[in-house]
Amino acid sequence: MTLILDPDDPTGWREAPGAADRERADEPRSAGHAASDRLTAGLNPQQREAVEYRGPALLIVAGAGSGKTRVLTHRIASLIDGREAWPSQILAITFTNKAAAEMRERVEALLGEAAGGMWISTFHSACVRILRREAEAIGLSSTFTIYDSADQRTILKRIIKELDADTLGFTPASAQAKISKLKNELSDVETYARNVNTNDPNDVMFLEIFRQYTRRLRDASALDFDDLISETVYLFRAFPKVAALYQRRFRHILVDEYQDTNHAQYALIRELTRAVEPDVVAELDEHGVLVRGLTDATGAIPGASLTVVGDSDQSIYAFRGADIRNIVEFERDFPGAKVVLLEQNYRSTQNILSAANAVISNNFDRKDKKLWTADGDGERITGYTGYSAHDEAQFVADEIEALHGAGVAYRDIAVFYRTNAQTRALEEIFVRSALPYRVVGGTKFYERAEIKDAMAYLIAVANPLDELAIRRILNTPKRGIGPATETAIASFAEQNDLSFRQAMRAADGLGLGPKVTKAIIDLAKLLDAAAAMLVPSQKGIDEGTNEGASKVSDVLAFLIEGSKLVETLRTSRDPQDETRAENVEELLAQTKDFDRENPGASLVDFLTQVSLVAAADELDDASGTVSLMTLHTAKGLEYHAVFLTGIEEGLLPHQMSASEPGGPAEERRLFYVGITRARKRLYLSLAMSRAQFGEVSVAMPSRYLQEIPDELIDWKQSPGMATSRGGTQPRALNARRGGYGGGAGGGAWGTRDRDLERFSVTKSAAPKTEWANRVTGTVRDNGDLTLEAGDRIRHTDFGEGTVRQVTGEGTKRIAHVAFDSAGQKKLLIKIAPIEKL
DNA sequence: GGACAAAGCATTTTT
DNA sequence: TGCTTTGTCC
Repeated sequence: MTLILDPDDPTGWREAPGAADRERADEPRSAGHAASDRLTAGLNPQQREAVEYRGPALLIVAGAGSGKTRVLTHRIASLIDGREAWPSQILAITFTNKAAAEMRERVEALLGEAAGGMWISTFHSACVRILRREAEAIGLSSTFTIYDSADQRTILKRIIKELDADTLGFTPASAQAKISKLKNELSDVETYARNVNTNDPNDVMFLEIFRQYTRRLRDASALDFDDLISETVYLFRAFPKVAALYQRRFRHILVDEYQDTNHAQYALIRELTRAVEPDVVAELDEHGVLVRGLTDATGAIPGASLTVVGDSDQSIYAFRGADIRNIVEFERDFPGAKVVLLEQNYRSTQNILSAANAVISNNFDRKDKKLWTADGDGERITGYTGYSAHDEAQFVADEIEALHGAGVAYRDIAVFYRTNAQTRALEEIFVRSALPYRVVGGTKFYERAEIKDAMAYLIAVANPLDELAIRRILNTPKRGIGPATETAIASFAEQNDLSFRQAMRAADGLGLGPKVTKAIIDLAKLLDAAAAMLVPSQKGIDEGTNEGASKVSDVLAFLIEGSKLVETLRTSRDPQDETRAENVEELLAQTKDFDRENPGASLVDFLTQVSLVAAADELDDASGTVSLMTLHTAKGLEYHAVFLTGIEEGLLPHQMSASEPGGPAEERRLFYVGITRARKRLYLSLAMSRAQFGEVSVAMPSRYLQEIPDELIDWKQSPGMATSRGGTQPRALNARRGGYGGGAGGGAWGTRDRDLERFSVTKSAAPKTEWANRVTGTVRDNGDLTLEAGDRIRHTDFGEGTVRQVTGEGTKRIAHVAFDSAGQKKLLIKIAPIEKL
């Protein structure tokens, strides 16, 4: 075993003195005390206790908005400031990379100095860092590839096809879910094989799928997301000396969002907080690892102190294996643990908190906990029931414009929804209303086919064993290497015990046509040439740095040029290929940014970063746009104004959750998380009908809505009586579009007869063209329709109006229109459903 | 081996 | 409804 110095923290391994630092202890203690007062000033008694408590284990039960990030950052700062720990002895686990970056900034701001050497990262990033360093020990290349869900799917699809497993009902998705579940429980193939029921053909088949899947990842030197955690646990268990390096180094471990940890993550924390036995300490000492000052009377290094922060009411990842018991049973797992409860909320108004409390109190089997604030009731929650998803979206857009008009910045506004599919209606209306918005997560840039192609080139260069990547680019762009040729190379590789890549280099011996053979060898040469660019100079190798290696952007540029990837897209007849070419160029620009921001970083670093970005990492605080995201992505964030959309049965709670044990309770927590993101304004909206699979179906208000006391919600248009009569009667509508009827008058669930007439039972069953604000699926194009102030226009939804002003350029020209009955609107001239009169 | 058309299927949430 | 997969023809 080799002991490696931490490159970004040379003092970390050898000189970290821990609590018994002699030199520093000479400094006057009073300075430390003054500093610690500074770090606890302005905290409430519970927060202060959470910052100051010292002991082996601390559980901070932190309700939403109770200042837990503040407590965590102050706690870290106080450990460092009080000379109790070096920055390098801190390991803090956050849920997203963005949260990690923020936490680092805040700690450094508190300390007034850079605190390099702290590990603040996500579980996955921390594990990758450990695994790349220790890859050899578990027979893995340090340039291993990280496979995402799509990669897993591709592989499983191939396996299932080869095994004809679909006849037994296996799908890539089902196998993927099962494998993920097993890995999260730290059950590998061999463990599974021991417990398999050999009489059940389903079990036997699944075992074979699992086996092959594992073997292919191994052969490709690749790990999936779940492996990153479980392999680190296996590494620590199999190599106590390797584990000891990290157990010795990290003296203070802090885990945020502990309620969403799964069993594997829990096991990892257990391994990291284990004490180092005296005999292992002695061995470390022999290898020159500094242990002086860290050992106790028995010669062991005691386990690191553990701080976890969580709120079981915000556990929303059970589907991903998160085990709520990790937090519920913390006191049992870590005897003598101290528990601090943070209930005072500093984020939201009392009305919002009362709604949240009312909803979550319907979950039984939870410790009673009530959020409260000293900041007053604030405004009531606004409710709205749209006729359709588009109508609902229009309400959201109108309210956002009103908020913006009242001085709320777009970036302080967020719209949440349960499923990604709900963005469609919202986007259509937002585009039309010329509202600046951004969808966070969803279909990501890196999931686009052309980007995956370009990335596959880079991966194939970084990890020559990665067959998946090579196969992806084998015929992209088209170079005449079809499935038959691909199979020929694969079987040639198998027969001669070569890797796919080696087989490509030896394509001469395949007996293929001269054209195809040349294409294969040229591609192999291109990849080899790019790989040669990655080798550092002798100086770099000697110093263990990346010096002399080409920059990521240069390697990508070389590959794009050599493969004619962009060139092919540019000369293609398909008009969409132009956009694809631009996307690849955008990727190139991103690698340039990466090179600039991370001098000396390698290609593998870039690939790692791309693999591990979370949806919330894309958020740009300075962006000046409204943020759209799923409720899951919203965790940990907060906004001045929050719109919760689609609060309907079947959507929230989602249909799929009904059959899962604990499903409805988890959905309620999801709603709770959404509510508690709002600081000042909360909007709840739903639609009475929603299109899915192209069919329009009737939607019912969510059961959770009725859990919020009436007096907290001000319905601008309420859901009516539909829920009271067994759902046989379509919902009545009690207000007109545009002019809000103040539906709350007779109680939130009341109806008004006058308006019932307009949308009677028979009317609502009429073709959907009758519905207000219907939006056609196709994007309109008004070409170069020119409008100027004073023009009269007609809009399919808003009727007639007068153009007041035209702003913007080209395709982004916006008409500000005063409609005769619908009020003032902003419209994107190019695509709005309007005609000039 | 590639281009195009028809058919079938899909949507829960994510590192 | 809209995308992906499969089938057919050149």
